[in-house]
Amino acid sequence: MLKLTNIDMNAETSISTEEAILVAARKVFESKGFDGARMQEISDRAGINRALLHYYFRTKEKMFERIFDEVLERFMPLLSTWDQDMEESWEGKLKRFISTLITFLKTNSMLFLLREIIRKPELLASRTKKHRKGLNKFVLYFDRLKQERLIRSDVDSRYIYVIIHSLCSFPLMNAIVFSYSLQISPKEYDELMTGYPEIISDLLIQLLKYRGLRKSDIM
Amino acid sequence: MLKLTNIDMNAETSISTEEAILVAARKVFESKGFDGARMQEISDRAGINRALLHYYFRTKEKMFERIFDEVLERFMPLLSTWDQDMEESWEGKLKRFISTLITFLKTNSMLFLLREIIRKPELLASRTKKHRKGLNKFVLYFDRLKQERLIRSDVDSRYIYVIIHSLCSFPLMNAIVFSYSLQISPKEYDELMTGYPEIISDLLIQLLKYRGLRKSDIM
DNA sequence: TTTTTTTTTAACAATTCTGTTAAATGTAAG
DNA sequence: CTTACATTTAACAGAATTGTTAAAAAAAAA
Repeated sequence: MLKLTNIDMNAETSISTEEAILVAARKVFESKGFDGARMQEISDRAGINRALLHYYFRTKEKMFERIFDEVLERFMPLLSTWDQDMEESWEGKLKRFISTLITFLKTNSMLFLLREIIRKPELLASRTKKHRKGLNKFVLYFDRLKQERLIRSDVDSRYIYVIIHSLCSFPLMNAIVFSYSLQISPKEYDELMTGYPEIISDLLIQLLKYRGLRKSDIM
Repeated sequence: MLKLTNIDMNAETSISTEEAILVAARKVFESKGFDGARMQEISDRAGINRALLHYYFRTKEKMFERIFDEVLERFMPLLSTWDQDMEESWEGKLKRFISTLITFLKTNSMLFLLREIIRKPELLASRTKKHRKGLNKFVLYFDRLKQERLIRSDVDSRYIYVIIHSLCSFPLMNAIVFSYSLQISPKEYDELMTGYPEIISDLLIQLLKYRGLRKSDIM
Protein backbone atom coordinates (compact mmCIF):
# COMPACT_ATOMS: atom_id res chain seq x y z
CA MET A 1 0.00 0.00 0.00
CA LEU A 2 2.91 2.34 0.50
CA LYS A 3 4.07 4.53 -2.24
CA LEU A 4 7.52 5.57 -3.29
CA THR A 5 7.13 7.66 -6.38
CA ASN A 6 8.55 10.79 -7.87
CA ILE A 7 6.10 12.78 -5.76
CA ASP A 8 7.67 12.04 -2.43
CA MET A 9 10.72 9.88 -1.87
CA ASN A 10 11.18 10.65 1.82
CA ALA A 11 10.16 7.64 3.85
CA GLU A 12 8.94 9.76 6.76
CA THR A 13 6.50 11.90 4.83
CA SER A 14 5.32 9.35 2.29
CA ILE A 15 1.65 8.46 2.59
CA SER A 16 -0.48 5.75 1.10
CA THR A 17 -1.86 6.32 -2.36
CA GLU A 18 -5.38 6.09 -1.03
CA GLU A 19 -4.68 8.89 1.41
CA ALA A 20 -3.09 11.01 -1.29
CA ILE A 21 -6.19 10.56 -3.38
CA LEU A 22 -8.49 11.45 -0.52
CA VAL A 23 -6.57 14.59 0.28
CA ALA A 24 -6.67 15.68 -3.33
CA ALA A 25 -10.32 14.75 -3.67
CA ARG A 26 -11.33 16.69 -0.61
CA LYS A 27 -9.56 19.78 -1.84
CA VAL A 28 -11.21 19.59 -5.23
CA PHE A 29 -14.67 18.70 -3.96
CA GLU A 30 -14.55 21.48 -1.39
CA SER A 31 -13.70 24.15 -3.89
CA LYS A 32 -15.55 22.95 -6.98
CA GLY A 33 -18.40 20.91 -5.52
CA PHE A 34 -19.41 17.48 -6.74
CA ASP A 35 -20.69 18.71 -10.08
CA GLY A 36 -17.75 20.94 -10.80
CA ALA A 37 -15.12 18.45 -9.69
CA ARG A 38 -13.25 16.54 -12.38
CA MET A 39 -11.66 13.15 -11.89
CA GLN A 40 -8.77 14.36 -14.00
CA GLU A 41 -8.09 17.28 -11.67
CA ILE A 42 -8.17 15.01 -8.64
CA SER A 43 -5.73 12.53 -10.11
CA ASP A 44 -3.42 15.32 -11.24
CA ARG A 45 -3.44 16.74 -7.75
CA ALA A 46 -2.75 13.34 -6.22
CA GLY A 47 0.13 12.84 -8.61
CA ILE A 48 -1.28 9.70 -10.18
CA ASN A 49 -3.27 8.94 -13.28
CA ARG A 50 -6.98 8.83 -13.75
CA ALA A 51 -7.32 5.09 -14.17
CA LEU A 52 -5.95 4.56 -10.71
CA LEU A 53 -8.75 6.56 -9.15
CA HIS A 54 -11.22 3.99 -10.41
CA TYR A 55 -8.93 1.23 -9.26
CA TYR A 56 -9.27 2.49 -5.68
CA PHE A 57 -12.78 3.94 -5.65
CA ARG A 58 -14.90 2.52 -8.41
CA THR A 59 -16.90 5.64 -9.11
CA LYS A 60 -16.82 9.37 -8.56
CA GLU A 61 -19.99 8.99 -6.49
CA LYS A 62 -18.39 6.48 -4.11
CA MET A 63 -15.30 8.59 -3.74
CA PHE A 64 -17.41 11.63 -3.02
CA GLU A 65 -19.44 9.89 -0.34
CA ARG A 66 -16.27 8.85 1.38
CA ILE A 67 -15.17 12.49 1.50
CA PHE A 68 -18.58 13.69 2.57
CA ASP A 69 -18.60 11.24 5.47
CA GLU A 70 -15.20 12.33 6.62
CA VAL A 71 -16.10 16.00 6.63
CA LEU A 72 -19.38 15.33 8.38
CA GLU A 73 -17.64 13.25 11.01
CA ARG A 74 -15.30 16.10 11.70
CA PHE A 75 -18.11 18.59 11.99
CA MET A 76 -20.75 16.78 14.01
CA PRO A 77 -18.75 16.38 17.20
CA LEU A 78 -18.58 20.16 17.35
CA LEU A 79 -22.28 20.12 18.03
CA SER A 80 -22.00 18.03 21.16
CA THR A 81 -18.55 18.24 22.73
CA TRP A 82 -19.75 21.25 24.64
CA ASP A 83 -21.01 19.02 27.41
CA GLN A 84 -17.67 17.47 28.36
CA ASP A 85 -15.00 18.61 30.81
CA MET A 86 -17.31 19.75 33.56
CA GLU A 87 -14.58 20.98 35.86
CA GLU A 88 -13.21 23.67 33.62
CA SER A 89 -14.31 27.26 34.14
CA TRP A 90 -16.92 28.28 31.63
CA GLU A 91 -14.85 31.16 30.41
CA GLY A 92 -11.99 28.84 29.59
CA LYS A 93 -14.32 26.34 28.03
CA LEU A 94 -15.89 28.96 25.85
CA LYS A 95 -12.54 30.06 24.56
CA ARG A 96 -11.38 26.56 23.79
CA PHE A 97 -14.62 25.71 22.09
CA ILE A 98 -14.57 28.78 19.87
CA SER A 99 -11.00 28.11 18.92
CA THR A 100 -11.80 24.54 17.90
CA LEU A 101 -14.82 25.60 15.91
CA ILE A 102 -12.90 28.26 14.04
CA THR A 103 -10.14 25.86 13.19
CA PHE A 104 -12.67 23.67 11.47
CA LEU A 105 -14.39 26.56 9.75
CA LYS A 106 -11.21 27.91 8.27
CA THR A 107 -11.38 25.34 5.53
CA ASN A 108 -14.28 25.45 3.14
CA SER A 109 -15.76 22.42 4.87
CA MET A 110 -18.85 24.06 6.23
CA LEU A 111 -19.74 25.56 2.90
CA PHE A 112 -19.02 22.25 1.27
CA LEU A 113 -21.52 20.52 3.54
CA LEU A 114 -24.22 23.09 2.94
CA ARG A 115 -23.77 23.06 -0.80
CA GLU A 116 -23.88 19.31 -1.15
CA ILE A 117 -26.81 18.85 1.19
CA ILE A 118 -28.81 21.32 -0.85
CA ARG A 119 -27.87 19.42 -3.95
CA LYS A 120 -28.82 16.05 -2.50
CA PRO A 121 -30.61 16.01 0.86
CA GLU A 122 -30.48 12.22 1.09
CA LEU A 123 -26.79 12.56 1.85
CA LEU A 124 -27.74 13.61 5.36
CA ALA A 125 -30.83 11.56 6.03
CA SER A 126 -28.98 8.29 6.29
CA ARG A 127 -26.24 9.72 8.47
CA THR A 128 -28.31 11.56 11.02
CA LYS A 129 -29.16 9.06 13.70
CA LYS A 130 -25.92 8.93 15.57
CA HIS A 131 -25.72 12.70 15.78
CA ARG A 132 -29.21 13.33 17.04
CA LYS A 133 -27.98 14.41 20.42
CA GLY A 134 -25.88 17.19 19.00
CA LEU A 135 -28.59 18.26 16.60
CA ASN A 136 -31.08 18.50 19.41
CA LYS A 137 -29.27 21.53 20.73
CA PHE A 138 -30.61 23.35 17.72
CA VAL A 139 -34.02 21.79 17.93
CA LEU A 140 -34.40 22.96 21.47
CA TYR A 141 -33.66 26.39 20.19
CA PHE A 142 -36.37 26.15 17.59
CA ASP A 143 -38.86 24.58 19.95
CA ARG A 144 -38.53 27.36 22.45
CA LEU A 145 -39.01 29.77 19.64
CA LYS A 146 -42.18 28.09 18.60
CA GLN A 147 -43.69 27.60 22.00
CA GLU A 148 -43.07 30.86 23.67
CA ARG A 149 -42.23 33.54 21.14
CA LEU A 150 -39.64 34.76 23.53
CA ILE A 151 -39.34 38.46 24.03
CA ARG A 152 -36.70 40.71 25.39
CA SER A 153 -35.97 39.49 28.86
CA ASP A 154 -36.44 35.94 27.81
CA VAL A 155 -33.57 35.43 25.43
CA ASP A 156 -31.99 32.72 27.47
CA SER A 157 -29.02 30.48 27.69
CA ARG A 158 -30.39 28.03 25.17
CA TYR A 159 -29.53 30.48 22.45
CA ILE A 160 -25.96 30.86 23.51
CA TYR A 161 -24.99 27.86 21.50
CA VAL A 162 -26.48 29.17 18.30
CA ILE A 163 -25.05 32.59 18.93
CA ILE A 164 -21.56 31.22 19.32
CA HIS A 165 -21.83 29.34 16.06
CA SER A 166 -23.14 32.40 14.33
CA LEU A 167 -20.38 34.67 15.50
CA CYS A 168 -17.72 32.18 14.49
CA SER A 169 -19.08 31.02 11.18
CA PHE A 170 -20.37 33.99 9.37
CA PRO A 171 -17.31 36.22 9.32
CA LEU A 172 -15.28 33.30 8.06
CA MET A 173 -17.71 32.44 5.34
CA ASN A 174 -18.07 36.01 4.28
CA ALA A 175 -14.37 36.47 4.22
CA ILE A 176 -14.54 34.58 0.97
CA VAL A 177 -16.54 37.37 -0.56
CA PHE A 178 -14.66 40.19 1.01
CA SER A 179 -11.17 38.91 0.55
CA TYR A 180 -11.79 38.19 -3.12
CA SER A 181 -13.42 41.48 -3.82
CA LEU A 182 -10.93 43.53 -1.85
CA GLN A 183 -7.92 41.59 -3.11
CA ILE A 184 -6.74 40.43 0.26
CA SER A 185 -4.52 37.39 -0.14
CA PRO A 186 -5.30 34.22 1.83
CA LYS A 187 -2.10 34.70 3.81
CA GLU A 188 -2.95 38.25 4.63
CA TYR A 189 -6.44 37.22 5.59
CA ASP A 190 -5.08 34.64 7.94
CA GLU A 191 -3.12 37.31 9.74
CA LEU A 192 -6.17 39.48 10.04
CA MET A 193 -8.09 36.71 11.72
CA THR A 194 -5.46 35.94 14.34
CA GLY A 195 -7.15 37.80 17.15
CA TYR A 196 -10.70 36.98 16.26
CA PRO A 197 -11.36 34.04 18.60
CA GLU A 198 -10.36 36.07 21.64
CA ILE A 199 -12.57 38.91 20.58
CA ILE A 200 -15.60 36.70 20.23
CA SER A 201 -14.90 34.98 23.51
CA ASP A 202 -14.55 38.21 25.37
CA LEU A 203 -17.67 39.64 23.85
CA LEU A 204 -19.68 36.63 24.88
CA ILE A 205 -18.24 36.50 28.35
CA GLN A 206 -19.21 40.10 28.82
CA LEU A 207 -22.67 39.41 27.59
CA LEU A 208 -23.14 36.37 29.78
CA LYS A 209 -21.87 38.08 32.88
CA TYR A 210 -24.15 40.98 32.25
CA ARG A 211 -27.08 38.70 31.95
CA GLY A 212 -26.24 37.13 35.28
CA LEU A 213 -26.06 33.58 34.01
CA ARG A 214 -24.74 30.93 36.28
CA LYS A 215 -22.23 28.34 35.20
CA SER A 216 -24.95 25.72 35.11
CA ASP A 217 -26.93 27.77 32.62
CA ILE A 218 -24.53 27.47 29.77
CA MET A 219 -22.76 24.19 30.42
CA MET B 1 -42.61 40.48 -25.56
CA LEU B 2 -45.71 39.53 -23.68
CA LYS B 3 -46.69 35.99 -23.48
CA LEU B 4 -50.05 34.30 -23.45
CA THR B 5 -49.39 30.62 -23.38
CA ASN B 6 -50.75 27.56 -21.71
CA ILE B 7 -48.77 28.47 -18.64
CA ASP B 8 -50.73 31.51 -17.72
CA MET B 9 -53.69 32.93 -19.62
CA ASN B 10 -54.66 35.59 -17.10
CA ALA B 11 -53.70 38.97 -18.38
CA GLU B 12 -52.99 40.34 -14.92
CA THR B 13 -50.49 37.74 -13.86
CA SER B 14 -48.81 37.07 -17.20
CA ILE B 15 -45.16 37.98 -17.35
CA SER B 16 -42.70 38.30 -20.16
CA THR B 17 -40.97 35.17 -21.34
CA GLU B 18 -37.63 36.63 -20.44
CA GLU B 19 -38.79 37.15 -16.88
CA ALA B 20 -40.17 33.65 -16.67
CA ILE B 21 -36.82 32.32 -17.79
CA LEU B 22 -34.94 34.42 -15.28
CA VAL B 23 -37.14 33.30 -12.43
CA ALA B 24 -36.69 29.68 -13.38
CA ALA B 25 -32.98 30.11 -13.93
CA ARG B 26 -32.45 31.73 -10.57
CA LYS B 27 -34.26 28.94 -8.80
CA VAL B 28 -32.22 26.27 -10.55
CA PHE B 29 -28.88 28.05 -10.24
CA GLU B 30 -29.48 28.73 -6.56
CA SER B 31 -30.20 25.14 -5.71
CA LYS B 32 -27.91 23.30 -8.14
CA GLY B 33 -25.16 25.80 -8.75
CA PHE B 34 -23.76 26.64 -12.16
CA ASP B 35 -22.20 23.25 -12.72
CA GLY B 36 -25.20 21.27 -11.57
CA ALA B 37 -27.78 23.36 -13.40
CA ARG B 38 -29.20 21.98 -16.64
CA MET B 39 -30.61 24.10 -19.43
CA GLN B 40 -33.32 21.50 -19.83
CA GLU B 41 -34.44 21.87 -16.23
CA ILE B 42 -34.56 25.63 -16.54
CA SER B 43 -36.64 25.57 -19.68
CA ASP B 44 -38.99 22.99 -18.18
CA ARG B 45 -39.45 25.18 -15.16
CA ALA B 46 -40.09 28.24 -17.29
CA GLY B 47 -42.65 26.31 -19.31
CA ILE B 48 -40.86 26.73 -22.61
CA ASN B 49 -38.48 24.63 -24.65
CA ARG B 50 -34.76 24.53 -24.57
CA ALA B 51 -34.11 26.20 -27.92
CA LEU B 52 -35.85 29.31 -26.71
CA LEU B 53 -33.38 29.74 -23.89
CA HIS B 54 -30.63 30.21 -26.42
CA TYR B 55 -32.86 32.52 -28.41
CA TYR B 56 -33.01 34.89 -25.42
CA PHE B 57 -29.63 34.34 -23.78
CA ARG B 58 -27.11 32.92 -26.19
CA THR B 59 -25.24 30.80 -23.71
CA LYS B 60 -25.61 29.27 -20.27
CA GLU B 61 -22.70 31.42 -19.16
CA LYS B 62 -24.40 34.66 -20.22
CA MET B 63 -27.63 33.64 -18.57
CA PHE B 64 -25.81 32.77 -15.39
CA GLU B 65 -24.01 36.08 -15.24
CA ARG B 66 -27.29 37.91 -15.58
CA ILE B 67 -28.62 36.00 -12.57
CA PHE B 68 -25.44 36.48 -10.60
CA ASP B 69 -25.59 40.22 -11.16
CA GLU B 70 -29.17 40.40 -10.03
CA VAL B 71 -28.52 38.52 -6.81
CA LEU B 72 -25.42 40.56 -6.08
CA GLU B 73 -27.32 43.78 -6.69
CA ARG B 74 -29.91 42.69 -4.19
CA PHE B 75 -27.32 41.80 -1.59
CA MET B 76 -24.83 44.63 -1.78
CA PRO B 77 -27.18 47.43 -0.69
CA LEU B 78 -27.62 45.52 2.56
CA LEU B 79 -24.03 46.38 3.32
CA SER B 80 -24.53 50.12 3.11
CA THR B 81 -28.16 51.09 3.72
CA TRP B 82 -27.43 51.22 7.40
CA ASP B 83 -26.39 54.85 7.10
CA GLN B 84 -29.71 56.23 5.90
CA ASP B 85 -32.72 57.52 7.85
CA MET B 86 -30.85 59.41 10.50
CA GLU B 87 -33.94 60.52 12.44
CA GLU B 88 -35.18 57.07 13.37
CA SER B 89 -34.37 55.68 16.79
CA TRP B 90 -31.53 53.21 16.65
CA GLU B 91 -33.65 50.48 18.19
CA GLY B 92 -36.22 50.85 15.46
CA LYS B 93 -33.57 51.01 12.80
CA LEU B 94 -31.91 47.89 14.09
CA LYS B 95 -35.16 45.98 13.94
CA ARG B 96 -35.96 47.11 10.43
CA PHE B 97 -32.49 46.36 9.24
CA ILE B 98 -32.49 42.86 10.66
CA SER B 99 -35.87 42.16 9.18
CA THR B 100 -34.70 43.23 5.71
CA LEU B 101 -31.56 41.18 5.95
CA ILE B 102 -33.41 38.07 6.99
CA THR B 103 -35.90 38.42 4.19
CA PHE B 104 -33.01 38.30 1.75
CA LEU B 105 -31.31 35.43 3.50
CA LYS B 106 -34.38 33.24 3.50
CA THR B 107 -33.68 32.30 -0.08
CA ASN B 108 -30.51 30.43 -0.86
CA SER B 109 -29.07 33.59 -2.36
CA MET B 110 -26.26 34.06 0.10
CA LEU B 111 -25.10 30.52 -0.26
CA PHE B 112 -25.40 30.87 -4.00
CA LEU B 113 -23.08 33.86 -3.99
CA LEU B 114 -20.50 32.15 -1.80
CA ARG B 115 -20.52 28.98 -3.85
CA GLU B 116 -20.11 30.70 -7.19
CA ILE B 117 -17.46 33.10 -6.02
CA ILE B 118 -15.40 30.20 -4.76
CA ARG B 119 -15.85 28.52 -8.11
CA LYS B 120 -14.86 31.58 -10.08
CA PRO B 121 -13.48 34.55 -8.16
CA GLU B 122 -13.39 36.77 -11.26
CA LEU B 123 -17.15 37.00 -10.97
CA LEU B 124 -16.69 39.47 -8.16
CA ALA B 125 -13.58 41.32 -9.19
CA SER B 126 -15.24 43.17 -12.03
CA ARG B 127 -18.30 44.06 -10.01
CA THR B 128 -16.67 45.38 -6.87
CA LYS B 129 -16.00 49.03 -7.50
CA LYS B 130 -19.42 50.47 -7.00
CA HIS B 131 -19.87 48.62 -3.72
CA ARG B 132 -16.62 49.59 -2.14
CA LYS B 133 -18.31 51.81 0.39
CA GLY B 134 -20.39 48.97 1.76
CA LEU B 135 -17.49 46.57 1.74
CA ASN B 136 -15.38 49.00 3.68
CA LYS B 137 -17.54 48.39 6.72
CA PHE B 138 -15.96 44.99 6.88
CA VAL B 139 -12.50 46.20 6.07
CA LEU B 140 -12.64 48.61 8.92
CA TYR B 141 -13.45 45.68 11.07
CA PHE B 142 -10.46 43.75 9.86
CA ASP B 143 -8.15 46.72 10.06
CA ARG B 144 -8.94 47.34 13.69
CA LEU B 145 -8.35 43.70 14.31
CA LYS B 146 -4.95 43.92 12.73
CA GLN B 147 -3.79 47.12 14.32
CA GLU B 148 -4.87 46.76 17.85
CA ARG B 149 -5.63 43.17 18.70
CA LEU B 150 -8.55 44.39 20.68
CA ILE B 151 -9.18 42.83 24.00
CA ARG B 152 -12.13 42.59 26.30
CA SER B 153 -13.15 46.15 26.98
CA ASP B 154 -12.30 47.20 23.49
CA VAL B 155 -14.82 45.28 21.46
CA ASP B 156 -16.42 48.33 20.05
CA SER B 157 -19.19 49.54 17.85
CA ARG B 158 -17.36 48.77 14.66
CA TYR B 159 -18.04 45.12 15.22
CA ILE B 160 -21.73 45.58 15.69
CA TYR B 161 -22.26 45.40 11.98
CA VAL B 162 -20.49 42.10 11.60
CA ILE B 163 -22.21 40.73 14.65
CA ILE B 164 -25.64 41.54 13.28
CA HIS B 165 -24.85 39.82 10.03
CA SER B 166 -23.56 36.79 11.85
CA LEU B 167 -26.56 36.39 14.05
CA CYS B 168 -28.93 36.69 11.13
CA SER B 169 -27.11 34.61 8.56
CA PHE B 170 -25.79 31.60 10.27
CA PRO B 171 -28.96 30.15 11.78
CA LEU B 172 -30.65 30.48 8.42
CA MET B 173 -27.85 28.81 6.56
CA ASN B 174 -27.59 26.07 9.05
CA ALA B 175 -31.30 25.53 9.03
CA ILE B 176 -30.62 23.79 5.74
CA VAL B 177 -28.66 21.15 7.54
CA PHE B 178 -30.88 20.86 10.52
CA SER B 179 -34.22 20.92 8.79
CA TYR B 180 -33.13 18.27 6.35
CA SER B 181 -31.66 16.02 8.96
CA LEU B 182 -34.49 16.43 11.41
CA GLN B 183 -37.17 16.20 8.78
CA ILE B 184 -38.69 19.59 9.41
CA SER B 185 -40.64 20.71 6.37
CA PRO B 186 -39.90 24.12 4.84
CA LYS B 187 -43.34 25.30 5.86
CA GLU B 188 -42.82 24.19 9.41
CA TYR B 189 -39.41 25.77 9.43
CA ASP B 190 -40.88 29.04 8.30
CA GLU B 191 -43.21 29.03 11.27
CA LEU B 192 -40.36 28.33 13.63
CA MET B 193 -38.50 31.35 12.36
CA THR B 194 -41.35 33.79 12.77
CA GLY B 195 -40.12 35.32 15.98
CA TYR B 196 -36.43 35.21 15.24
CA PRO B 197 -35.84 38.78 14.05
CA GLU B 198 -37.33 40.21 17.22
CA ILE B 199 -35.22 37.94 19.35
CA ILE B 200 -32.03 39.02 17.66
CA SER B 201 -33.01 42.67 17.82
CA ASP B 202 -33.78 42.52 21.49
CA LEU B 203 -30.61 40.67 22.29
CA LEU B 204 -28.53 43.26 20.51
CA ILE B 205 -30.38 46.16 22.03
CA GLN B 206 -29.71 44.71 25.44
CA LEU B 207 -26.08 44.27 24.62
CA LEU B 208 -25.69 47.78 23.26
CA LYS B 209 -27.44 49.39 26.17
CA TYR B 210 -25.29 47.47 28.54
CA ARG B 211 -22.20 48.65 26.82
CA GLY B 212 -23.34 52.24 27.12
CA LEU B 213 -23.13 53.05 23.43
CA ARG B 214 -24.50 56.28 22.19
CA LYS B 215 -26.68 56.58 19.14
CA SER B 216 -23.79 58.06 17.22
CA ASP B 217 -21.67 55.00 17.89
CA ILE B 218 -23.68 52.60 15.87
CA MET B 219 -25.26 54.75 13.20
C1' DT C 1 -55.24 40.07 -44.48
C1' DT C 2 -50.31 40.46 -44.52
C1' DT C 3 -46.17 40.79 -42.17
C1' DT C 4 -43.22 40.25 -38.39
C1' DT C 5 -41.96 38.23 -34.30
C1' DT C 6 -42.07 34.50 -31.10
C1' DT C 7 -42.15 29.63 -30.17
C1' DT C 8 -41.94 24.74 -31.22
C1' DT C 9 -40.06 20.65 -33.21
C1' DA C 10 -36.59 17.71 -34.33
C1' DA C 11 -32.46 16.67 -35.61
C1' DC C 12 -27.54 17.16 -35.30
C1' DA C 13 -22.42 18.36 -34.46
C1' DA C 14 -19.06 18.96 -31.13
C1' DT C 15 -17.38 18.43 -26.85
C1' DT C 16 -16.64 16.72 -22.41
C1' DC C 17 -16.69 13.44 -18.96
C1' DT C 18 -17.12 8.96 -16.77
C1' DG C 19 -16.08 4.40 -16.51
C1' DT C 20 -13.83 0.26 -18.65
C1' DT C 21 -10.36 -2.53 -20.59
C1' DA C 22 -6.16 -4.77 -22.11
C1' DA C 23 -1.54 -4.78 -22.28
C1' DA C 24 2.78 -3.27 -20.50
C1' DT C 25 5.72 -1.85 -16.79
C1' DG C 26 7.22 -1.35 -12.24
C1' DT C 27 7.61 -2.66 -7.33
C1' DA C 28 7.40 -5.41 -3.05
C1' DA C 29 7.79 -9.72 -0.87
C1' DG C 30 8.22 -14.53 -0.46
C1' DC D 1 13.47 -15.86 -9.26
C1' DT D 2 8.76 -15.74 -9.09
C1' DT D 3 4.51 -14.29 -7.83
C1' DA D 4 1.26 -10.89 -6.54
C1' DC D 5 -0.01 -6.42 -6.42
C1' DA D 6 0.34 -1.42 -7.90
C1' DT D 7 0.64 1.79 -11.56
C1' DT D 8 0.89 3.56 -16.25
C1' DT D 9 -0.49 4.03 -20.96
C1' DA D 10 -3.63 4.44 -24.45
C1' DA D 11 -7.57 3.72 -26.39
C1' DC D 12 -12.44 3.48 -26.47
C1' DA D 13 -17.66 3.11 -25.65
C1' DG D 14 -21.44 5.39 -23.90
C1' DA D 15 -23.83 9.01 -22.04
C1' DA D 16 -24.93 13.64 -21.21
C1' DT D 17 -24.83 18.30 -22.37
C1' DT D 18 -24.38 22.53 -24.86
C1' DG D 19 -25.18 25.13 -28.68
C1' DT D 20 -26.87 25.38 -33.64
C1' DT D 21 -29.97 25.13 -37.37
C1' DA D 22 -33.81 24.86 -40.57
C1' DA D 23 -38.39 24.52 -41.16
C1' DA D 24 -43.01 24.79 -39.48
C1' DA D 25 -46.52 26.66 -36.48
C1' DA D 26 -48.49 30.08 -33.55
C1' DA D 27 -49.18 34.64 -31.96
C1' DA D 28 -48.91 39.53 -32.29
C1' DA D 29 -48.72 43.62 -34.93
C1' DA D 30 -49.55 46.25 -38.89
